[in-house]
Amino acid sequence: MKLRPRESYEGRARIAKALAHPSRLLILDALNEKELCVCELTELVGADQSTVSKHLAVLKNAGLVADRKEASMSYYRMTCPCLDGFFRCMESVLKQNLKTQQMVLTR
Amino acid sequence: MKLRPRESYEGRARIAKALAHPSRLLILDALNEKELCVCELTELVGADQSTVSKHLAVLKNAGLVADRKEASMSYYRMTCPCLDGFFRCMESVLKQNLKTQQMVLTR
DNA sequence: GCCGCTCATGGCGATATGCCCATAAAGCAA
DNA sequence: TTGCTTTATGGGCATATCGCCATGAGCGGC
Repeated sequence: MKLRPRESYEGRARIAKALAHPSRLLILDALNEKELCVCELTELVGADQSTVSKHLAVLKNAGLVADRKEASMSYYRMTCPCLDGFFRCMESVLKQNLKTQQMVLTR
Repeated sequence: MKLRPRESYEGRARIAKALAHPSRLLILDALNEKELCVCELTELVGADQSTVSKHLAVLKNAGLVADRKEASMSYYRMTCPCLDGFFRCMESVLKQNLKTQQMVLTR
């Protein structure tokens, strides 16, 4: 049982924390297709523009997205191609949880 | 750009939230090898027993671990085999972030 | 019964997060 | 310059999270 140094888990936790909000996951899903500006993302999320801007700052700090200024707009894009695996794992967990619940109900 | 219904992102966020703490990531890393009881995990984490018990409840609620009672002890084990991919992705993000920082520094 | 061990839960204070509002900065057009 | 648009940031409030303490429940040994 060889565990990593504590900093290793803190780094991972920072990334997981950035993923731990529905709006941020929606943003990542949208950016997975193509880069978008803040105003487009604001529309998609359906929250205040400042709220979305802060969510984007969180994702950027975690290194999950990067931005690019053009004229008066900021375009955001994904930086990690591996999040698909992330999401597939989450979906498999959710599906498994459903199965478990059904087993409990029909027992 | 086809987005999922909001509940889909909420489900994923619940899982990410469960992963968003260093102690819980350490616990999962330990359980990845073999099942362990609460007292062993308490030793590993180095926090109060009640704290660890609550962390385990969070992981269990997210469907990431399951427990089994034997005598007066509770043994916890992982339920999802896919977390390895999760962690590899996190590590690749962290490595990429380091590279980016170095580029900024040496520029 | 009476202890000791193991674990889960409620309470409480400190800290963090999320949201909106208001505002400020920067670009562009007239 | 004066506006209009697009973003980012600070303030303030509500809520959530985290850690420890204390407590209680369940199980076995004596």
